Amino acid sequence: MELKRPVRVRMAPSPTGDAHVGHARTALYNYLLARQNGGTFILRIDDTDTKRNTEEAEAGVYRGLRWLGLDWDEGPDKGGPHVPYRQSERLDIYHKYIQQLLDSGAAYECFCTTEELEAERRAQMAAKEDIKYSGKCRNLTEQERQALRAEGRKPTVRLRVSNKKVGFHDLVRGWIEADTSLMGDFIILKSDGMPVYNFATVVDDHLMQISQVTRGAEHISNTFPQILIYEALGFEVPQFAHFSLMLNEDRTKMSKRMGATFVGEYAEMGYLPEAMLNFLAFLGWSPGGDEDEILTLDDLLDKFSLENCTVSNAIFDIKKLDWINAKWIRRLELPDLAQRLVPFWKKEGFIGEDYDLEHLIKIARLIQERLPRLDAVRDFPYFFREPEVPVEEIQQLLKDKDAKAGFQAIIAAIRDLPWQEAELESAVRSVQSDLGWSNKELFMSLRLAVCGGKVSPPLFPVIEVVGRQRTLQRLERAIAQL
RNA sequence: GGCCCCAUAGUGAAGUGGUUAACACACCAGCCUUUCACGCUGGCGACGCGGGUUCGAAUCCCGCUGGGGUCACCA
Repeated sequence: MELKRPVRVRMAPSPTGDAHVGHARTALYNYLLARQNGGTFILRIDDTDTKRNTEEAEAGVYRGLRWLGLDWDEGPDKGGPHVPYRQSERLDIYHKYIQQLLDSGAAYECFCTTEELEAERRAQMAAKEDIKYSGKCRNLTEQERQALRAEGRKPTVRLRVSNKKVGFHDLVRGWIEADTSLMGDFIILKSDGMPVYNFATVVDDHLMQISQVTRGAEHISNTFPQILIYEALGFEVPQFAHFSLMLNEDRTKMSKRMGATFVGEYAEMGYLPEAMLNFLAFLGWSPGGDEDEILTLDDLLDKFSLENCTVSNAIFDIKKLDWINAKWIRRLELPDLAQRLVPFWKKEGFIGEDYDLEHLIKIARLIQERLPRLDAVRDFPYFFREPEVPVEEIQQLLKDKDAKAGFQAIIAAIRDLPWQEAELESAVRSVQSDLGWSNKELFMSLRLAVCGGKVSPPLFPVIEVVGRQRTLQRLERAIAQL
């Protein structure tokens, strides 16, 4: 990519919800672009829709990006050379440029009411015409405007659009163009004095010296009116790049009802931020060839490029996320894993505020490669809780054997041993021949008694971690119930 | 419906006129093993359709079909 200007990229969410995974990916790509080029990553809050934005949602955006580890250089909370970074605080700036357009005649006031416009649209629809503003207020005289104003009408401001082709070279898609005759004179300032998204965005992107506007493909059609605004204002048009969209399994736009869409939800399910980033990076981009797919942020910094971005939409495949997440979990150092597991163990009620991290690390070692997600700790309750004795299963397994006597013998063999897996294993194996039990009978019945189920990590390491007292207790209890 | 974008296995994707069309996830089978998991080996499975261009098309062009986006005083 040839860059003529210093790289300044931005992510400009509207705070109408929590941080969406789509936001996260856009943020990631922008972040990579900035960091690769010694550029600047800006976070701007596009909150011109006063009816919908909330402070809580803005906090959600921060939380999500921080969790992912994508730090920005300029933003509402950080300041920067172009403060403020919240559009609702930049109104006077927009008004200045609106006035400039009004003065030059590039824009004009429109007094049509919502109802009138609605009626107009319906008529066009019925007549199967293109739906666009008729241009009714285009050539109002000063007197007419006064009269309309006297009626109490509050005007909007529209940009005068002449018929021509507008186009741009998209950094990931190549040349894209459209015909302005289809869009009509569009509103740039609402009657309540708020600028419309497309207008505020253009003014801010210009003032903040954004070099590449990189965003999701849903903005492609916004690019055309935006270019018209750039031109009307006499601003240099930045470069654009539009990423493919992330879709639900049914190929519709990613939505709440098809699964989690917010970054925070994935955090709660026990996905690692590293895995999320890794996964997101590959939705809409590929390094090419058959390279390793487990990449760190540094790897991504090294490999990412707009040229390798994909143009077709991609389905958010949670199975692949699970695989990447499991890989990442297996990569973690044990103390780190244990730390990250703590909130999940707490949530299950397995531990309280007081816990022995050393002991948790031992547990982490046993379950590490069995966790697709951190919240899977719930599948290993027997390190913390006394399991029910699965009487039936044990009896079935040992139907022609004397289970009680067997367990007695085992208890006797291990009771006073140094409590270590190797010792335990050899002791148990030494009673095996006396008992005449098969491997399966021996190990599985023990597992059933100690873990309460047929599935667990390797038996003796588990017994070691469960501890002498609790293990013996569980065996006694099994004997009592058999 | 208009405009715009897109189209390689179920999914993510490599591929830029000549390949047995990679690789990864998922799935299936086997191996390993005291269970599970990990790991390893193998397997299933794709160029949406129709026309061109060309000695030769997944690759270029056109049409169709399909999917998506967008058509607000939302962003």
